[in-house]
Amino acid sequence: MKLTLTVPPNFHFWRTVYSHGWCSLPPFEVRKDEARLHRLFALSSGTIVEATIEQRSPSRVIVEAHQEKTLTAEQKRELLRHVKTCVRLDEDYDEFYHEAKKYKQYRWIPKSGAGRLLRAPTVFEDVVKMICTTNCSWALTEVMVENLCKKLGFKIHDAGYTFPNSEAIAGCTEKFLRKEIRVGYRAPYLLELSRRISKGELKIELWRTSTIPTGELFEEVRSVKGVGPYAAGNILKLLGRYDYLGIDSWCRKQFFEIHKNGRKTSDRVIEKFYEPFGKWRGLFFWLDVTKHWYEKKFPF
DNA sequence: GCGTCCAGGTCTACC
DNA sequence: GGTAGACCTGGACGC
Repeated sequence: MKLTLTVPPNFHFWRTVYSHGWCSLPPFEVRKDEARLHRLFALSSGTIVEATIEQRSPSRVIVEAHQEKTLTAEQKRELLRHVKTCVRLDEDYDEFYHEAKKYKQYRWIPKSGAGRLLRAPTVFEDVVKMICTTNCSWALTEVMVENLCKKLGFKIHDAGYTFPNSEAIAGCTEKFLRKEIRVGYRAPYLLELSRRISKGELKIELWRTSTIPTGELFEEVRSVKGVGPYAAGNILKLLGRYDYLGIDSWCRKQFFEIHKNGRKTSDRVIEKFYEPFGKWRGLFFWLDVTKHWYEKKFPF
């Protein structure tokens, strides 16, 4: 069953998919030979849909649901809502592109359709994954996320696994998370987060539509144990707020190479550098340090 | 093959 | 408010 999404002229599917490492973490899977993005989506009715996504023309994205049963009209709408959320078609980037055009060094951004950062259908998945990126190599992040999906998600024949919901993680022991999922000392953080959500104490899915000032939202995100300045800054970017840089060691190194001839500086210097870009500074920072990715269709 | 060291963010205790 | 040490894992390195 094929569904169509109409996309604006400034949208570029592969620039969005390869905007950061999320596309290589399950349930996302890039099928390079088919030029499609694949993942399972869990709908509110309990139905799990295997879908592939591709851009067929500048104005159309095709979402193909591989289902034996026909989806109801509401299920189709929900699937499309999830896809739009993931590829950021529910956000307006005109203001950002207008801003980028003002700077000679950033005119490549609107031209290439960069700027939309791929995200998960749920805030929960984004936050758990972000905690799994802290204080470890990317290879270890991949191990943790793969274990979460394979050992706690739902399996659909050969299509793969879903990302576990908060109840699935909340029901684990700390020992299981440490030893089987291999999240190490992050285990109590993931447990606390999942249990607070399951009990209804923490409503993180509302963060995407929250209208509170970004500073307050940042503090709320920081209140999750295991989420420090780096993780909170990057979670905010996935919530559509770009006021924080979310600096990590890799970005720091890239910045030094691009702007300081490899010479090290403090984070304060990096923050000062991006201050003139106001509420978009986090996005300009990220696009600056990943600019070289946009030279290839599949940069990694 | 084994042991040691280091990198990678965040938390807690302490000053 | 700033800082040191602990947390845990994988990889690099020396023996």
